[in-house]
Amino acid sequence: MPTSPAPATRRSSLRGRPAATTHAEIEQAAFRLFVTRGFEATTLDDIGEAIGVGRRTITRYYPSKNDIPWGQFDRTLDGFREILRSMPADLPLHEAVHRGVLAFNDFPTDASPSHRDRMRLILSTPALQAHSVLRYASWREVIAEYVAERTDGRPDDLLPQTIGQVSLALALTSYQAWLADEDASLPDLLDATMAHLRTYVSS
Amino acid sequence: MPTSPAPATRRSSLRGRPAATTHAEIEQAAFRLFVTRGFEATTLDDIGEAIGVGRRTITRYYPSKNDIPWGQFDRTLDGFREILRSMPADLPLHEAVHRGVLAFNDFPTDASPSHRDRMRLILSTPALQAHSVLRYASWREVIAEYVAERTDGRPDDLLPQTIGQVSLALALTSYQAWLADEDASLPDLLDATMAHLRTYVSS
DNA sequence: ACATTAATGACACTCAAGGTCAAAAAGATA
DNA sequence: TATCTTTTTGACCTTGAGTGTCATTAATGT
Repeated sequence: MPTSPAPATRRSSLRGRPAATTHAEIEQAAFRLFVTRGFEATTLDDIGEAIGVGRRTITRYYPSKNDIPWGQFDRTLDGFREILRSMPADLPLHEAVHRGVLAFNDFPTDASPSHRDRMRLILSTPALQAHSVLRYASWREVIAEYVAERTDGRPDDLLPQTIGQVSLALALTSYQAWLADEDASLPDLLDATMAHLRTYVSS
Repeated sequence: MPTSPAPATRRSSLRGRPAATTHAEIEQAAFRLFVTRGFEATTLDDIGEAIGVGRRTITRYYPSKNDIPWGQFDRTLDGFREILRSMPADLPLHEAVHRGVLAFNDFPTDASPSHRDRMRLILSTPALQAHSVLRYASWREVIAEYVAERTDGRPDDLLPQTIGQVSLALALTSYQAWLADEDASLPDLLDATMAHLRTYVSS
C-alpha cells in the first residue's frame, strides 16, 4: 500500500502570486507533529504555524486533515494498473493478482516520511483507519477491473468484487503483521497470508 | 452483519429523574431523518427537536452521530461468539466459519428500521462506511478468536487474522450485492462469494 | 505604470464533540 | 408533609474541522 511522496507542486500558470507552500512541505511538517504529539492532538493551526502559513491554506491543499497522511496515493494507483496490465495472460488469475500486489508493494525505501512510519501512523490511528476505507475502495477497484477483464465480466460482478475485497484483506493482514514485527519482510508476509488462505479454503 | 434494535433503556435505579428518551427512540427518529434528508444534512439538533430533547442529551446516549445507525451492534457479537462455539469440532475449519457467518446473518425480518434499510444507509454513506471499520474490527476479532482456538494458536497470529479479514471481505461483498439486487438472497450470496474464492485460489 | 492572474490571509459561519454545573424530577426517609 | 438523595436533563461554554467570501498580495504581461 505504498504512497508517493507529494511532488513539488507545479504552478498552473506563471502568472499570479506564487504559492507559499507545497503539498510535500505540509505533509512533512504535519507528519513530524503527528508522530511527536499524536494525530488528534495536532491541529491544523499547529501545522500552519510550523510552516508559516494560515490554517485556511492547509485546507486548500488537502481536503481534510485525514487526507494528509496518505499523501498523493491516487497517483500510485495508475502504476498499479500498469503493473497488472503487464502480467502474462497465461498466468493463473490468482497468481497474476498476487504478483501484481507484490510488485505494487515493492518500492524504494528512501521516501520521506518512510513507508513504514506512514503506514504505522495510518494503521494505528482510529480516525485514519476509518478514513482509509475510502482510499482502499479505489485500490480494490483496480483489482476488480483487472479480474473483470481477465474473466470477460464487469468490474461490479460478484467474482471481481470478491477478489478485490479478498486481496485487500490479505494485504491489510500482511501490513499489520509487518508493523508488529520489526524484522519481518512484507513480501514474505504477503506470500504467507496467501498461503494461509489457500490451505484454509481447501482443507 | 445484523444489528439489534436498541432495547428499551432500563433505568440503572428507580431513584432519580426519569430518562426523557431511549436509545430506540433516538435511533428511529434519527433514521427517519437520515433517509429523508440525508445523513450529512441531518444535525443532532434536528434529531433532538424531533423527539423533544436537547442536542446534549443525544450525545449522551450515543458517542457520536456516526454510531446511531449501528444501534446496539456490540450486543450481537456475543451471539456470534455463541454460534461459533456451538459448531461441531469435526467440521472443517472453513466450513465451520462459513456456517457461523451464515447463522449470524440469519435474523428476524421485523426489525425497525429494517436490516436492509439500515445496511443500505451504512454502506452508501461515506462517513458511515468509514466509521464502520471500527465495528468490523470487533467482528473480525470474534472470528480470529475462534480460529485461534481451533488451531491451537493465538488470535493475533497470522492465520486467525487472515481468516478474520477474509471472512469480512466475503461478507461485505455479499452485502454489497444483496443491496444492489432487490431479489437477491443474502445466504445465497454468502455461499456464492465463498465458492468464488475457492475456485479462485485453486485454479 | 497599469492591467491581469492566482494564491494567500483574515473573517465569518456551521456543526460535532465534549466539559461543567445548576435545575428538574423521581424515590426514600423522617 | 417536608426534606434528603439520586439520576438525568438542559443550558452554557469551548475547541476544532470544514467551508464560503473577499480584499490583499505578488507575481507576469502589455
